[in-house]
Amino acid sequence: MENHLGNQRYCVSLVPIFNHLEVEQMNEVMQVVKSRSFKKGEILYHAGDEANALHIVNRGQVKIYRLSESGKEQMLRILMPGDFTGELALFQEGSHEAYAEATQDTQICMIRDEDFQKLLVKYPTISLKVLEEFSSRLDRSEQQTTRVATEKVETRLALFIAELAETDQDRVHLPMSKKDLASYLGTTPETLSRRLAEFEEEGLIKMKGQREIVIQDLDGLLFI
Amino acid sequence: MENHLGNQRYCVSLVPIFNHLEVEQMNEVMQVVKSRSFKKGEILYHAGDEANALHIVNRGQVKIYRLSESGKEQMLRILMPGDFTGELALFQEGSHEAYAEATQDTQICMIRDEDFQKLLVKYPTISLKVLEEFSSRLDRSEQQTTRVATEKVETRLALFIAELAETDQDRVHLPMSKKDLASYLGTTPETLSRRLAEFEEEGLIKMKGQREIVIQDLDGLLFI
DNA sequence: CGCTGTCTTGAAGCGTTTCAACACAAGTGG
DNA sequence: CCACTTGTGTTGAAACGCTTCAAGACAGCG
Repeated sequence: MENHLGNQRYCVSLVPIFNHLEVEQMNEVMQVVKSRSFKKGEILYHAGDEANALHIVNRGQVKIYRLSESGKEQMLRILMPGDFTGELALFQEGSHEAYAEATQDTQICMIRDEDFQKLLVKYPTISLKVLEEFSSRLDRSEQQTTRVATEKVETRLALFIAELAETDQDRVHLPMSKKDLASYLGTTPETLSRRLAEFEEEGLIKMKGQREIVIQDLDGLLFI
Repeated sequence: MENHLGNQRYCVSLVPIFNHLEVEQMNEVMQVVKSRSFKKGEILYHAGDEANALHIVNRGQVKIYRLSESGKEQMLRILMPGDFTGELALFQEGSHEAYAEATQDTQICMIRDEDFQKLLVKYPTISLKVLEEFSSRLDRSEQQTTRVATEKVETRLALFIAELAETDQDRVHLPMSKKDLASYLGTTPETLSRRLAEFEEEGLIKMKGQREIVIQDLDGLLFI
């Protein structure tokens, strides 16, 4: 039990929206946090579910996706430890528009809607942090719309790899399956496979297994 | 001058994020609001400009767009009176990612960054309203990404018209030029023109001038 | 009225999707 | 640990939808 609570504290203090709080305030947050585990493949929430909690990833990985009007799956983002979700629907009355699914065995810290709203009003600085997070997420979303609408797959893929390289150095790790990456980039697995093969033929990258890419010519990728 | 201040009050009280405030608090907001006018075609801010103010549209219309990596223009949204912008960059340190341009003669109410942040901390309920607004904007942006990535132009256009019809009844008014609409939908003016002509041949709609559409078969549009 | 930008229409070319077949990897149960 | 099953990834060929370029029609604005 000691260990369990230790995990929760670790979880909450990981999250950018809380990590500026004093120890005392943090303890207050801790009291409304509940822990929950999901196995790989389990769904945290469906589109249409009533939104009633903020979900913070402690261990594992979660993917957020939508279904389009015609029923196709659209990957939106991957949550790593410290990332959170569920907020979207908290502030509009209503239900989730997206699906959240654990892609590995995952541990989540949850804060109920009412508790979170109380925290926001009591500590306005939390709101500012959430606003920051929303801003950058909106920014990335609009950038993604722009890319899918105006660039071809080759370019979208090159930019995606180059951005991974900014944090991962020149051996980058794909955070998702190629199937999901195809969906994220707004294309099909077949086209993704062909474009990656092209990059390899041109000597721009080299695949090591299914999820590792060695970048051999970053400038070449960006000049596409 | 009396008239000028009257306009400003009207402007601020229009905005959903402020309209729950008491008269007294509203007066406090009024003191930090500055008015500014833009002629049709003038730019409110460029991508790369430092973000230093919240812009609220009082009269007129503003379009928000991005440039993609390859230099193409991507329409993101249209601001009508009561809508606001400029917030994105306020919460991240840094600069605007998008362009804001007046598409008609427009009057804007501005609140400087520092003043707005003070208001947010003093009246936490304003934050909740801004979070609501961000939530729904993020929701729409992710929906747009999904549509551009998974639906064909025909479907995206049909959905766009159908959604206009929800507010406008069965004679809808396009809020922007067809050139901009093409960009918004992630296609070219040529393709947009062809798809609209198709809808007209099939008896689904009827164009009246360049910006008015009479919807003749809404169900037909949605079953595409 | 004439200019400028927007809109339309046609024809050709291109990138992407689709379908199908096969290779491969991961996970399960004997 | 191997065989089996299931899902993921690859490769080819054909079809499709969209973009591009070009030319002309139309609308808006000084």
